Amino acid sequence: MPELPEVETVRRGLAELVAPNDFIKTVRVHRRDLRFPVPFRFEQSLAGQKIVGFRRRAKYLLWELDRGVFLSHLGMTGTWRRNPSNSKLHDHLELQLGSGDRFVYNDPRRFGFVDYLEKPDWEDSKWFRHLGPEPIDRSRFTGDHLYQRSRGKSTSLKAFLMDQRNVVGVGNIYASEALFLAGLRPTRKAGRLTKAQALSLVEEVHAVIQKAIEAGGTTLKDFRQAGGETGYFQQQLHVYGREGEACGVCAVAIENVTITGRSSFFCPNCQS
DNA sequence: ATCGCCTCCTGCGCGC
DNA sequence: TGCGCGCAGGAGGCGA
Repeated sequence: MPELPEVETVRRGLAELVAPNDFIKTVRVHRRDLRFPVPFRFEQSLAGQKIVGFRRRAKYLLWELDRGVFLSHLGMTGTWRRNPSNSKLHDHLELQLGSGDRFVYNDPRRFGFVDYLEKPDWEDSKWFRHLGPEPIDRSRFTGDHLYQRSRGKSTSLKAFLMDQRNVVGVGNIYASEALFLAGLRPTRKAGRLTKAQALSLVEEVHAVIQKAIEAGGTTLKDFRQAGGETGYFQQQLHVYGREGEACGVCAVAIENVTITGRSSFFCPNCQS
């Protein structure tokens, strides 16, 4: 479900919904078998800790606590909601805060997971070790970086963009969108990228991620912000989910090819 | 090392 | 209406 803009939207929502100096009173785990088991003594680790703030790295949502970091990956269908009116199937975690607010993690497919990382060296955790630059970090995510990373790669551009070692946060929607904006076919080999094309791709990845964050993410069916609102970026999608529709630029029909098992949308006229 | 296929899991929409 | 099939926003693991 969530790519970087959706996780960032959830992060911002949580930051607004949780008052400064609030703390985690109790933690209830209804199912421990998420993608990875909920860690041993997870509840005790979190309980009693003050919530310092909310961060994000790649698609990881991070609750910064006074003694450590509560890491939450939303997988495909994970959501955090404040005070949902009635309990639902697939509510796996519940955090009761000192303020009385209740935050509930719901995840039907259970591809998401949680972890608890102790300070001070939580940033060295295995979850972050292999990650590339943030797409909105202009100083690290550069044309030169992407160009160098792509040398010798025979994989498709689309798979290359979705590989979190090259750039983080780009998933199936935004990979198709950025490639459309850059005029590059998703099937093209990464190693054949020219320096100018690498630069263009960096610009378009940056732009699409930035605009999607501003729109509150993309709601295809079940993505929700922490307060329950939908995102709006789906209205700005050029190719994702538009197979057979006329390209907004040239009116040629959008096509859909499968690349490493994922639907990949492109305009056969605008992209080469 | 690199690449692509498979897998985890549930729900939904479609065609018959 | 009901059923089976394919597909869905992620990404680790494995075999080639």
